[in-house]
Parts: sequence; structure tokens; C-alpha cells
Amino acid sequence: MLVATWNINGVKARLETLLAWLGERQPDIVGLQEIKSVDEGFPRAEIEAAGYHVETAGQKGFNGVALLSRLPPREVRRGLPGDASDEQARYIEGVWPFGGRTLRVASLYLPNGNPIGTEKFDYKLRWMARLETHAQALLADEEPFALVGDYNVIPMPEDIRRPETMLGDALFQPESRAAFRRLAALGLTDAIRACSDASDLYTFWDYQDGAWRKNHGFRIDHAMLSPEAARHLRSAGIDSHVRAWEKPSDHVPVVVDLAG
DNA sequence: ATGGCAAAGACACTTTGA
Repeated sequence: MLVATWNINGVKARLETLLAWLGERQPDIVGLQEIKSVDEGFPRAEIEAAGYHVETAGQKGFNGVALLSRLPPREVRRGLPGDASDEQARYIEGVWPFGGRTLRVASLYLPNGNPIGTEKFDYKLRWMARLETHAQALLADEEPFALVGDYNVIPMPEDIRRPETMLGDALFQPESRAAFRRLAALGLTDAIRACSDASDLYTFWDYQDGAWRKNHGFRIDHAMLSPEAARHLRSAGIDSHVRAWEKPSDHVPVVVDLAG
């Protein structure tokens, strides 16, 4: 079973790119982030025609997440628990049949948090604390699950080509990295790192300054697997070739293959 | 020391992102 995540940077502007990649990759479950669309504006008919069920948690103008899947989910949850006043569309979770059990997949768009020293950075850290609490609750069920998405965290210096350029950035702050480590330390497996020792595993290249051409990327899109999901992990990879397509997102898909 | 991309919204500029 192929489970993927992709920050699409505007699903309406990226529809042809998305359909081309779905046709090429044939993933079973896809978490999208930054759909930048309300639910009614999502190009549902075109994606259903490509053979995918669509669940969205949209918002006007920015943010917004979605789940595409070959089979319809048995259940869907919208919003990360822990703060009922949070109105930003950053989390959607579905449950699908998986062997004789179920697989839960969350598509998450973690706050950017820039600039540091502001309410935006506080919001990022609070959101990460909520995610850790929610992951703890899911782990207690001892079921397979995957928390995939744009974490907006560069976990380690080897996850960025030029670490010195991001030292003051919310994506690479010690507090952001520590919160990511705490999440992993609950027992979640970073699927990409589990499958490769390569030093240039990037999922994002800025549109500016020829970042793709110079390979000035970083790794901020992650697939975190529960122990019961990680034991099914066959392979994980980054579809970096998509960054060279016409009208690309600044992020590329991350794909995990789970046996079963 | 940035904002040189890009998308979306209400409008030919601002907001947001990383």
C-alpha cells in the first residue's frame, strides 16, 4: 500500500500536475497540504474521475488539507484535538481497511512559525504540543497509523543543504527540532530516514534564487509511522523529479510503501 | 540583509508562505 504526502501549494493552480503524478505513481492514500481552497472550490470531480475518493478540510485563501484515497475511509476526523478555538484548517485524519486491521492516516500542515519571537512561533510550538498529545492517545490504541504532512521542521543539519542560512528561522529553531524529537521519541519512525542514509534527501526547494537548480533544498515533509505501521514498512522515497515539471509546487511528494 | 517566487483575494496591490 502506497501512502503519500504532498504540499501541493494551491490545488486549483496545480490540478494538472496533481493528476499527472497520481497517474504515474498510483498511490493508495494521499495527504495534501496547502490546498488553498474552500471545500466547495476543491476540484473534486476531476480527482474522482481519476479514481480517488476526496475528503477535504478547506479554508479560504490559504492553509487547507485533504485526503485522497482509492477506497473511501471508514471514518474521518477534521481538526487537531486540544484547542477548540483554533480555526486554521491544518489537520484531517481518516481510517481505512489494512489487512485484517485498519490504517489511520493523518494529513497535517504544521504552522510555519515565522518570525520567531512572535505569536506565530508560539502557535507553532503549541500546535506541536497538541500533536504530541494526540499521537500519545493514538499510540495507546496500538493500531497502525501514519502522521504524514508538511511539518515545517528541519530535524537535523543533514536535512538542509545550507544550515547556516536558516539559523534564525522557525523551521530550524532548537525548540522546533526538540518538539519534533519528542514526537519521534514516543516511538514514531521517520520513514525516509529509516530507509536511507543519503545526505541530500530534500522535499522542498524555494522558488527564489534558483534553489532547485543549485539543490539548495531542505527536508520538512515527513511520514511518521506508529510501531504497528513501521513493522510493515517496505520502502520510502521522495519523488524529487516532480520539482522539475512545469508549474511545480515548491514541495515534492514523499511516498511510503507499507506491506499488507 | 534580505524577499529577487508563487497563489489567492479583491484589485492592480496585499497577505502569506519557507
